[in-house]
Amino acid sequence: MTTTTPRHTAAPTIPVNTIGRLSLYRRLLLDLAASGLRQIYSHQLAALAVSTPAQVRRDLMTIGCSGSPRRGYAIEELIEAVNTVLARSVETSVALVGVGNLGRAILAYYTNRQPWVRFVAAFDTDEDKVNRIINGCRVYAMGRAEDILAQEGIRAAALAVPAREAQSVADRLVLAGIKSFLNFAPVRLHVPTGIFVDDMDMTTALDRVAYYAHQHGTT
Amino acid sequence: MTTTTPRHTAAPTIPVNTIGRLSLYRRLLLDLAASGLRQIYSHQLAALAVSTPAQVRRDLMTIGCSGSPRRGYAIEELIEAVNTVLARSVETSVALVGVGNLGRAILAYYTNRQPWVRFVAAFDTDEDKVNRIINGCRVYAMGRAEDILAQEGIRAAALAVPAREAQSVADRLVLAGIKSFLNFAPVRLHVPTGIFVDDMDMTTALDRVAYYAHQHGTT
DNA sequence: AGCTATCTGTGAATTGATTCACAGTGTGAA
DNA sequence: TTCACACTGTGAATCAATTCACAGATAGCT
Repeated sequence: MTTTTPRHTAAPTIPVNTIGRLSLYRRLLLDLAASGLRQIYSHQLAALAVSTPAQVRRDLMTIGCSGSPRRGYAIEELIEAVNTVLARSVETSVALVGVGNLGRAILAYYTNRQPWVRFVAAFDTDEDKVNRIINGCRVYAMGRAEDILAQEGIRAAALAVPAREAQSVADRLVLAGIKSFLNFAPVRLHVPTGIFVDDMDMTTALDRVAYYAHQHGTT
Repeated sequence: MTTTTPRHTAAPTIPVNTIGRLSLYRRLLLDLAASGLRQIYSHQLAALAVSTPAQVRRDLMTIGCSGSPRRGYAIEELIEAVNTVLARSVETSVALVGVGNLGRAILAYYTNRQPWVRFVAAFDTDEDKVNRIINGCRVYAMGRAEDILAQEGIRAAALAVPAREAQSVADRLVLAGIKSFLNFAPVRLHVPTGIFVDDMDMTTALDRVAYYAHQHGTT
């Protein structure tokens, strides 16, 4: 869990869980399309997504897709629809804050994965890291955050700073116009209504996994 | 969210979300105890956890804690109670599978964080990585997985292999006795009932964050 | 010793997400 | 051209999680 687990916001229309599943569907559909398939049934997509046919149909309904009986859904059409909703067909710029081990791993991970989302700037207080370019992303001094975020029109940020700094950094980023956080710090953030936070709390996740490792599988 | 979002299992008693919050409470409580505080009210803990007093009280009730009116809860007692539930006061051994960039970052991240959970073995198919020791964790050839998991009594694993290998690796680990997965691969795993999977799907998480970055804060 | 304000513990209500179940429909077969 | 089947689309039911709301308790004050 990432799931953690995310916090919702004044979610305009589509709930977080649905958005998450749409992201997964898109990945699966791109694979299927690449392997030449054109049509798919809800039960097939459900099997791939480890979900249920009803869930898949409802999700697709939510984004205004429709299939046809006996034929299922047109894969290209679905991808198109998900693209419209998810990345709004625009490339999203994201900033990384905190260029420690974890921050660098995050940059490395996302490089060449989702072309529609790009890390265009990183920030750190450590002067030694400033001006370096990591996976094509330039590191700036934290002092320049407001400038650069505004200049680049960045509205999303990944937070990879130490836990005790997370809240104050988040406050500052909110003032600088960030609307959406990917929070890797193992604390919950206080943010104003309308700001989205997705917690990737690896600490909590490991505790959960450890807990269930001890449960002797009932059922 | 990471949550992703986790999948439940034949959860014996306590739901995943509750376990996640207990982990968070424990961290907060340890901090508070370190700063000399002895008692706390549900509304204070709720503020720290960005939750509600009712939620906190219900969670604490779930693990059999009780406070007293006007005094609140005894912090030491709460920590004790959470420890009993969460790590069962035993150290949990965890394996890492996949020693790429992400795998190494995971090891680095968890080193010296949760003493009650320890990465005792890592596995990779790349012969060059075998026998190295990374953050105190030895890397073994994938071929030795069954042996070592059994020998060390490991029941939990973090999966950091490429997406297309994840399912087959998971199948194999289930046969080798793994009961609980921390899955970093951006796919959902098919596992038998009674096996727990916590998805840390960074791909999905970034898509979610990008989505909400575009939503003009309603409310 | 009694009183009061403020907290806990929890049954019940609510909210939100998922699943059911089935009417409607387009497709491919004959 | 017609038929029957296997699908979709969706209102309603269910299920799980969270929140409300209040009765009961107790610490501290007088």
